[in-house]
Amino acid sequence: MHDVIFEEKKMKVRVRFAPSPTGALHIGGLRTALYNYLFAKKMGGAFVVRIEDTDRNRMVEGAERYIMEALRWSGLHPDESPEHEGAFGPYRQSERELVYQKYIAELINKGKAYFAFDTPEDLAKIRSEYEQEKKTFKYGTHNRIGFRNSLTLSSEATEKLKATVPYVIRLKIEKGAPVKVIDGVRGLIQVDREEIDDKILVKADNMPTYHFANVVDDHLMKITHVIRGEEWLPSLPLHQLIYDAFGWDAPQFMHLPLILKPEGKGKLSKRDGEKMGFPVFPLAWEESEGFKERGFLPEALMNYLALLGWNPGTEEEIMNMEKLKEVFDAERIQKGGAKFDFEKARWINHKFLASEEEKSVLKRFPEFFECFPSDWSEKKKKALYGLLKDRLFLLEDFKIESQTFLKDPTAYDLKVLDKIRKHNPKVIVDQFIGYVHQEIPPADWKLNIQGWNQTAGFPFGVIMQTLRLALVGSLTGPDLFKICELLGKEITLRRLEKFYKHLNS
RNA sequence: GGCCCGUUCGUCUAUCGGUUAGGACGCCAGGUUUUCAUCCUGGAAAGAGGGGUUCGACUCCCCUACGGGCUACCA
Repeated sequence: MHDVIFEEKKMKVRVRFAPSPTGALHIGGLRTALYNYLFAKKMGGAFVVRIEDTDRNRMVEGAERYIMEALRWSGLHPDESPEHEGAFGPYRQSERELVYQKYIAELINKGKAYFAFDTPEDLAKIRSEYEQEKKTFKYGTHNRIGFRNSLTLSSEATEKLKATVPYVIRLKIEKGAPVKVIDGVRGLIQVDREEIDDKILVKADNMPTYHFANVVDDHLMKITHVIRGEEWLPSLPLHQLIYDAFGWDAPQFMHLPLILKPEGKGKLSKRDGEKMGFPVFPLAWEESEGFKERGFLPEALMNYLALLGWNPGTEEEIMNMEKLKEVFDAERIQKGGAKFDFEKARWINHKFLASEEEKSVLKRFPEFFECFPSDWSEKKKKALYGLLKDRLFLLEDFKIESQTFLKDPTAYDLKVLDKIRKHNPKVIVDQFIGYVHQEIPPADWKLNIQGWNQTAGFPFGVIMQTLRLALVGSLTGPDLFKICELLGKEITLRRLEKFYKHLNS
């Protein structure tokens, strides 16, 4: 039905990601950026980043830098952005004031927009009156003649007011047939014109609103496809009307479903992450750790995010960025919102960790390997990581998993100790100490021990449990002989002897 | 309240009128592993409800329910 949307265009595909620097980018925004990026790359087009900072009150120091840094970390490299501009700059809306002034003048001259002098207080009052009657106030065709604006005032009066009081500029919406727009994800959407009000295009501070700046910039920057969050769907008809007012062709639109809370209802929020112990930001922001700090590989996060609201149509799930670029297909974007599932995100990260070369991980994410003793060789570091990597879901797990090797056990699992005590573990430990004195037991030492044990008669499990307890304090961890090998002769003996003493006490 | 959008296992999803409704995470069981984890095998687990249309509906239409978004001189 809406296949038309995806027809090959002669124009080069250009998409944009247009965040507001009002805080950290969260994963919903990051996913929007990812889909834009993938779509652009799949179509051989350009990925543009534009900063939408028209609301000075909400600007947050450092937010723009954060957003750009987060995109960089994620591997979503813009072709054009405030950092390296293309032919359509500036890429920050606050620097485009003159542009908006020019285009709003055009709309006024065409009679498509008008000045309005109502104060925010006046409007708020009317709104609350409407609300009491359970109605929604709309400033539009049916009532705008009741207000002070350039449609009701003489041109002299208008000019006079303009010189003395703050004013806004509104879009003049005419009566007519319902507005029809096509969303690439959902299909045809129709709205009566009476439902849309004469939205403010330029605010009293002379800055454009989102709606106006957005349309002007998308047009000027030759954006062909607008991929954005579903929260914009209700204003799509308004945007269409603005394009119409200019006589411009609108780009094609795709509205992405929202990312929802893992439990309960509603949009995913920062609080959910705090409550349930998972990040919602790519990088740390204020008090919150990001996916990066928790030990996600960026490509794993991108893989998970890609799958949250889209699928390749095959059963393949683990895909790196190259693969995603290759198989991304906007037609397979989901309509309904998707709950965020941290467990699955972890599992995908685990898969990436398992498939990446040891030395590459060590090199890429040194911040997770600071716990290595300074005298360890690269080879030894690699060996330990290699031994542990199957156990890791997040890189941050390494710190805990590696403790076994870096610190002698300070306590022994009492349950296990009780169980093996009746088997006289001292003999086992003593015997093993003898072996270690000669050399670190080889991996096939298991055979030797069985030979030796023919006379001693210990259950094999007991032997292994005893040694494991002696060396790491509990029954967890990788292969015992590999542990010995990594620990080295000296530390292995030290731990065995400590345990021996413990048994005597 | 009004407008718009949505609804398949607990979760992410496949299915584009005819399937034993498939896969993945998680969960459970078994196997491998001296142990835990990894890994392998198997299992339980779903079409919100009601009307149509049709020889036949998860799939198309309508209604209801539920959920979400928007309703600012915020984006």
